[in-house]
Amino acid sequence: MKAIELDTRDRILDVAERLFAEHGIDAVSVRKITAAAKVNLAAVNYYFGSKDGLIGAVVERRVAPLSQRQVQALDAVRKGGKGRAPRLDLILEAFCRPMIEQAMDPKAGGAVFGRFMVRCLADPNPIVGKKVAEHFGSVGKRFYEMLVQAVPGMPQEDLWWRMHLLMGGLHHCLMILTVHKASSGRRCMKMDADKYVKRFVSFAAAALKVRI
Amino acid sequence: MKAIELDTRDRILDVAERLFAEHGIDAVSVRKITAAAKVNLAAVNYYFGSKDGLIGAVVERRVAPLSQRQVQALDAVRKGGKGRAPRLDLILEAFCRPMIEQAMDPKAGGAVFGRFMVRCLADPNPIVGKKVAEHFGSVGKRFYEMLVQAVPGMPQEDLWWRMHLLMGGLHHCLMILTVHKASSGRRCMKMDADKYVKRFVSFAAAALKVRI
DNA sequence: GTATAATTCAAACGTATGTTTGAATTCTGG
DNA sequence: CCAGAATTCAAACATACGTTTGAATTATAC
Repeated sequence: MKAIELDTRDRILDVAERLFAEHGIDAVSVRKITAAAKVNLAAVNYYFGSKDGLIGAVVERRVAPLSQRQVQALDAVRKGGKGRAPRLDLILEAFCRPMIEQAMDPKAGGAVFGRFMVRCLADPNPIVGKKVAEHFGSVGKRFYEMLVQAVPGMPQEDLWWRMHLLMGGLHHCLMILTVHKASSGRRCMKMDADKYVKRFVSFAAAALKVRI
Repeated sequence: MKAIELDTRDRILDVAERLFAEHGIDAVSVRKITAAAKVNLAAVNYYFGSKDGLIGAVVERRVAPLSQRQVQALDAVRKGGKGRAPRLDLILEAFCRPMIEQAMDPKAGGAVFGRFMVRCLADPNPIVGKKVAEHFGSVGKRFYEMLVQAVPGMPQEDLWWRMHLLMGGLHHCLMILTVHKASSGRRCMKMDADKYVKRFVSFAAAALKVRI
């Protein structure tokens, strides 16, 4: 069961993501990446122009599709409600499922993807921060607007903070879930994703409904 | 209103913490720190042995007292219960109040402290991670044990994940709360801390009580 | 006041970094 | 088969980094 031989560009992207996930983005040098990927040192500049270009490409490759799937899932819930206020649990599931499922599916990156994504959400690197804000901004906006509809009567400031409490909690748990597995290469079984989605949804729904 | 002239060692600690909070720990060089603190380049090695020694000292100075205050607050709640199961809201408050209060009190570091602490909790730097685990380990242990007593009947695995959802949420909100203010130098009023504590406690209590 | 210790300072050291270069090699279309 | 483009490669570039050094300066104790 040999891995398919990827071309230089893709091998750099994969190796860079794995090393970024393990050691943090700014702690990984171009030399370490090219050595681990078994390509020449100059290949990074040849294909991505610069180290920053590589970082941007690695982030974009994961953040863009994920945020897009979240937006689609949220929009599907809104459409399904047919004008009525959307169900809270469906909103929460649409928000969290794409990330949890991909982080637990080895074929889609699994723990390495999850750990890398968590790094991105907390990294001080300005390129990473810009890309994350750019793509997840629309997700957060939709998520918040739909929560306002689904939790009527709650002061919007309270709801805004609670949404961020949930986002931060989800990211933190994804970190715990992937921190060991990402480096050891141990496989996560996709069937577990449902369990974690349910856990998060019931937790979040209760926390959002209660009055202060 | 001139600032008190601190000696070299303390000025390095203060400036390093501020720059770490703003740009991330590994993104700040010894040269940037000494230039901003207006001390000689060699002062860092003279007082702290190495850059790693400085990082350790900066982290230790904040993490040790904070974790100690959390442990004391949690122990006080346990003692106050006189053997009975401690009240959930008091546990949650003991856990979150020390951090929120200090992050909103300009005299104790305020937003710079808060942002630095959040950086520490997510930083890939091994020295930081070791110090954080060392000091906050006992906090987490106590917090979890008391939650088990206060929320009977919940599967411990569920409770463990919910605790981490709360921890991550708190850290994320502290980041939002301090991200702008830390760099702009704007003051936070201490009187707001109570509001944020209440917000977190009611949110967390509801999220912990509900059955899956 | 003077000797001793503590601190500050400018300069340099060795190393690691991101990037560039130009030749060598491999791939591609006719 | 071959010209031209695409890619790979070893080597070097300039810069920034953490650290060390030894002299200069300041503070401390007797």
